[in-house]
Amino acid sequence: MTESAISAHRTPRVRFAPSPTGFLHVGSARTFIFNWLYARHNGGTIVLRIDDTDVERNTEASVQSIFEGLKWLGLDWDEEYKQSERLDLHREAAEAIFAKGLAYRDFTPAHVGDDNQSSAQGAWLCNPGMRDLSREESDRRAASGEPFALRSRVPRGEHSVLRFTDAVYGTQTKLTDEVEDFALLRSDGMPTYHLASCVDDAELRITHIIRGQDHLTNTFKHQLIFAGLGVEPPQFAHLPLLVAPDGTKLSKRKHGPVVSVTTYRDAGFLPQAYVNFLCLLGWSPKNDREYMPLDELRDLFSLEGVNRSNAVINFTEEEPFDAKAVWLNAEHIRALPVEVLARELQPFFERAGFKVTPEKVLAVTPLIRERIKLLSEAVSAADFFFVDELAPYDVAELIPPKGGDAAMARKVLETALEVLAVTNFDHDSLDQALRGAAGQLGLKAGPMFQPIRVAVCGRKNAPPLFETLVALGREVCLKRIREATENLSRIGR
RNA sequence: GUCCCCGUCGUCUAGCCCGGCCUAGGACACCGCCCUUUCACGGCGAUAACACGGGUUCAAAUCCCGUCGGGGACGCCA
Repeated sequence: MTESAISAHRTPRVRFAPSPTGFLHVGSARTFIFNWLYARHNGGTIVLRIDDTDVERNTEASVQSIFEGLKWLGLDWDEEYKQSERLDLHREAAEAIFAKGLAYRDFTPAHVGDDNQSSAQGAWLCNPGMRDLSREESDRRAASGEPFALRSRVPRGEHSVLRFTDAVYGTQTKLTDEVEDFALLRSDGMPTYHLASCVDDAELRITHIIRGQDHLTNTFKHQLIFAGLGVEPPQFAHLPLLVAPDGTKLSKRKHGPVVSVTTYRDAGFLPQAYVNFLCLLGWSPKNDREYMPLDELRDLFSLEGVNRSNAVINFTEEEPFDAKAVWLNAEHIRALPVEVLARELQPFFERAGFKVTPEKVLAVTPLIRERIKLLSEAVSAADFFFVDELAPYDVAELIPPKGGDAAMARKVLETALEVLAVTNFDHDSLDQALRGAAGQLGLKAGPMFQPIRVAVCGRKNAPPLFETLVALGREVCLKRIREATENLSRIGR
């Protein structure tokens, strides 16, 4: 029976284990999403574990910002742990491994600074002498209080092979001779990532570890730890990395705020669109589906659909968001019921300083929902609905296209003033009345509508005219058209 | 340096495991046309890729070898 056949019989328990050293990273978000999808698809459990054993770098602010990102994504989890609260477990495990002779004390002073052990002449394997220290001497030095790190005693010269089958990358093998004696415990007694992670995975009965491919080679060490613990290792599934357009791993330092989840939130992405986008990076349902709501993603997800090559997330200085993410966001925006979209838009208008009531937003939403790709764009797409005074605009735009002149613009606006004063403010009445007026002036729809549109919106590109007039109301429309005629005469001749 | 992984349109990908249906499919972006009162939506169309070189085979994007290119790991960080 293969490993995957065995694990298929277990209800999956997966975990997402971010370390709180900054905001929630795009790559982490995708790892979380894939874990969530896998768990929910298979009726399993998802564990959130904060891997905070690095006291130097972990901050409470970072924990908060990770939760903030997770909350926005809107995906839930079932259990929650903090690694720092499980230190006893880790130390006991280290003890047990040491007792079995699978680890040894290394009294070499801790490395400081950046002198890299593994540069020019191949990989560093161990600190000479320490591995072979007699038990007596080791005990004596430890008893005298000399600090030491606990290192794994990786088999040497036996030609033993480490092997595991990754659900994505297939069978992986490596000679133990090529694995260094990695640390289990630091000289301050704290567990390292490798130890803490494996001990917790074992203790929490994690069945599937779905994580970034940057851990693929670390997995051999983890095999060793699980063996030392005397437990069957979980199934591993490594995900291809998300990389920047330059091909390198996304980093906060190098690539800036585009690697933070909250940047997308603030720019007006819908979480479901963002999740959809991230899923398409390194995974495919293989049926040409692109736009997918969460339910569909969950139903379709499988590890077999995960591919092995890194995925570029496209962004530039000018266009900070991947065009496909933006397109998907527009798709999700259009898929939203108007009331729901209106509620999403409300805070963006408020933040822009507009006086908005839910009713007004609800009236405006259908007019802009096909015109925005990001929620934040609603502000510039619909500003004229909310401001008291239109911002100054180019008066020349009032002049009808295709050979119109100022006199024609004036005529159109004066006619509009008369018509709008007496016409019912509903779509059909307005349509009929304004088209009729155009006919009498001998004008086509275009030349008739543009001056009016510019007068009430302050720009040429705007939502359909009649709906816009209705949303604006008679009073505002008349006022703005009157102002437009005045502007026209001021520069008219 | 050592080890590991990857390499299909500009980008995300399907096809690769189980060679022929691939004159390589879809999507985004870009360009053009149509719809239309503007913008947008929508519809239609165009451009665009199997990294390279050797094999194996009647037949290779698909199998094998090599080269090149890219990425990752190698820490008492995670």
